[in-house]
Amino acid sequence: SVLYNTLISGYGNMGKIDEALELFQEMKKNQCSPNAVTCNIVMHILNRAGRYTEASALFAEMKDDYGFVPNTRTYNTIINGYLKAGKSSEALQMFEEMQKGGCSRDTITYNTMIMGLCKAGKVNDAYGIFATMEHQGCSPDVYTYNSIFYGLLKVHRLAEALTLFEVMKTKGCSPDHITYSTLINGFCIAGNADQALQFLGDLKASGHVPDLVTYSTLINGLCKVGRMDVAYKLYEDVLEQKFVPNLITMNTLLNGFGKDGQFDRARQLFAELKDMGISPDVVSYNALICAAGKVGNTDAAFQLLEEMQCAGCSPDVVTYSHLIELLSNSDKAGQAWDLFTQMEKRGCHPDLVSYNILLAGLVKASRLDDACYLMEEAKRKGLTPDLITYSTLISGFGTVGKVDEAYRLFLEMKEMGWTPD
RNA sequence: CCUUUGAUUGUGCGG
Repeated sequence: SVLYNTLISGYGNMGKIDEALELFQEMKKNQCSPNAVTCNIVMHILNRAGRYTEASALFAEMKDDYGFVPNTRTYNTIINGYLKAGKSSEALQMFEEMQKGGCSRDTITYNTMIMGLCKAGKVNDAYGIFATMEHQGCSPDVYTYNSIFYGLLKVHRLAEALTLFEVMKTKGCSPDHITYSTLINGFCIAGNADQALQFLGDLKASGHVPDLVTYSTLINGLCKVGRMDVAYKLYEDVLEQKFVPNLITMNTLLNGFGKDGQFDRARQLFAELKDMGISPDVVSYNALICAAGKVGNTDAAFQLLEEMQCAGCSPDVVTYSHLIELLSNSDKAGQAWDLFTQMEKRGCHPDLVSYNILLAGLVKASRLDDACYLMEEAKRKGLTPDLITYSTLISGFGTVGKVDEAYRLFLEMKEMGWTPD
């Protein structure tokens, strides 16, 4: 069993899900039966593949059919799956259930809950759990603090993060390079790049070594606030040191130049990354298409669409969104709609964001009735219009003086449970 | 033999 478990786990770590699951099936047929650890491993693999439903089915199976008693790790794994699937209430239910069933929680259980809630934007709930863990005999560790930082900074609660950072150090928990990356990213997304740069200094001063993720994070933050010169200097630092930039580093910088209106510079980086032996992915192409759009170069954008397909890289919903927006911005709403229809035919299903983009294009072209029709179509497809959908339409009707229509939509929006911002 | 944390691409209005 141990041998099988090791193999299954190994395949899982290599991303070879099917092989791992096949071994699991083989194991069931052989005289060597799966044990509780096997189930934990397989559940974990299913979670990593985003197959949460199958993971929870296995959880039920292991209890009901195999008669295994779930242990702390089992619960930690299943709780993580529920959280990743966006099912916080089910996760919380398991969190309660394990306690009642006599299975003790550990720091990882708390960390898993805290991180999951933070990712879902529920920092306050996460904080509540954080506040109780100590009394339950589980001391917060660096994972706990890093997760709370992530959650607080995601919603721009900078001051609280800084306070907690001091508390963490006072309590003798040393920040690690992930703590610093989290802080750097958080301050960057809140627009405070100087504080972020300060953290890079602190990190080095405290004897840690920034890694490629730290640098990429900071480069991204500097790009986002338009400080391309500093971002590029940092990239040069990366090169000067022993680091080899990866695809994410290059995409980050490429996107930064593109957003800054430097299409040629973006192209140059695209060439550089290929020279480095890195294969551009859909993110690289999308960023470059966006850059072409930014400077109004529609031809280049569509050439890139061709180019990526020739290179074996399939356009995705983001690719089409960029192109649709680009067409809308050049007063070609009709062509934008055609492309929208085509993307569907090419097997790329529009999501709410792509609907919102085309809708904005129609509104811009004063085609308000068509825009309303499009919203209805989105509903028919099972998509729920959001605050942006409604705001787009409302402002469109407002602009042309159709206040009554705007008001009708405003009421509908509230009926749908949206709170006007 | 198994579980938890950090970086890259798309959407509205106003400022």
